[in-house]
Amino acid sequence: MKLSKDFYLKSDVAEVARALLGKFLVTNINDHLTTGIIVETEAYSGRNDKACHANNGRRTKRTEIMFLEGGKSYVYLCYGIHHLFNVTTNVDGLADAVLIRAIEPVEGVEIMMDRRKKKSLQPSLTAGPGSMAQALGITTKLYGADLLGEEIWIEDRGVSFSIDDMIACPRVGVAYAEEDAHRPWRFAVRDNLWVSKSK
DNA sequence: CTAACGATTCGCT
DNA sequence: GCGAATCGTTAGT
Repeated sequence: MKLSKDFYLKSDVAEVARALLGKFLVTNINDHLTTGIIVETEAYSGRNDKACHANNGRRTKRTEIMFLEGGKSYVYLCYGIHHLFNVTTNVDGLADAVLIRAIEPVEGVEIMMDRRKKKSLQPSLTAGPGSMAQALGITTKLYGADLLGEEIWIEDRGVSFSIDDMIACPRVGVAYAEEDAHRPWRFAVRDNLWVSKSK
């Protein structure tokens, strides 16, 4: 069920981002198991993509993990408040990653609601990368975590969407990326309640 | 050492 | 719809 290493080593990060729709993201943190179906992703390429932190060999302490072999967790703090979770992809030396932006809650819903301080089940529980990470208990402690390990991983449970049930559009919040901002590298499940509202 | 800036969210108007 | 919150990373002095 757990996705194998091969899944993460593919060279086309946009294809991996699309393929992640319908997969199950699982965290098991301090014995709290939470799971959701991935319904929204964004691809970031380490070459010729100004939106990517690791663009064109920009190798720093923060981006280091992206340059290693795919299948690791890249978590970083955004706006000093939100922890954003990415899956690293591609082979050693090529720094690609997929931002997971939203999930549909499946297991551990009560735990997620506790973490998010929500009293009722609503899309704001897990729609949007910061909200989703908080619901799953993802913090920068998981920076570099192996996605074949025991704290965080991704499973195929047989759910898949047809190409017509998926949309591709420009990524959110990357206007600074100039000509790369228009790339249709945000993928989402069409008409899914748990996808974040962009703008 | 200093300063600017986010791959966002929430609350208030 | 608008702006504050909040801090690690980054690049430049």
